[in-house]
Amino acid sequence: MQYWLMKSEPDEVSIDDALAAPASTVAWTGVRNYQARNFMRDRMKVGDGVLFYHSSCAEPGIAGIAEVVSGAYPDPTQFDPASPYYDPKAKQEEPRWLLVDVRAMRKTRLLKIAELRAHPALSDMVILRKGNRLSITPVTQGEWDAVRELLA
DNA sequence: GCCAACGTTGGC
DNA sequence: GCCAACGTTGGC
Repeated sequence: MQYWLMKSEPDEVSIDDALAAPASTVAWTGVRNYQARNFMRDRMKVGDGVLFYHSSCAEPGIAGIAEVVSGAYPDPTQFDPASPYYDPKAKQEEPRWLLVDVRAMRKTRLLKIAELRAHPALSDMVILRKGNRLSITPVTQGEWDAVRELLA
């Protein structure tokens, strides 16, 4: 069992959107970074806990709790010329980009960055490190517990 | 809109 | 395989 923080732009898929989706489940399309892809491919397991994070918006922060509900499989948007995530170099026989299905479990109060920074147990969170841009990052058991406590 | 930080690209 | 140039991310 492992924990993750996954960034989503709420303009595209917010925690509300995910909760409103069939089975509260969304395919995590659009990851175009090899490190993030490799996390999904190599380390994510069904049942892993996910902090659903809103990024690139007016109020960035943790907005909900979710879980991984599938293994990694090819992201169909890489083959779709009409998609903003289209990758002309990706081949059907040899997909470059993968995704997992994520099930939203609940919306939480918004845990803003400033609040995360203020918490000693979260000072090493990858998301808070300077220059961090990774859209999927591992979360330690201690960080997960601290976040759950803040939300309790 | 700014800009620091980082990843990717491509010429050599 | 180096590395400068470029594009993107994402908080502010």
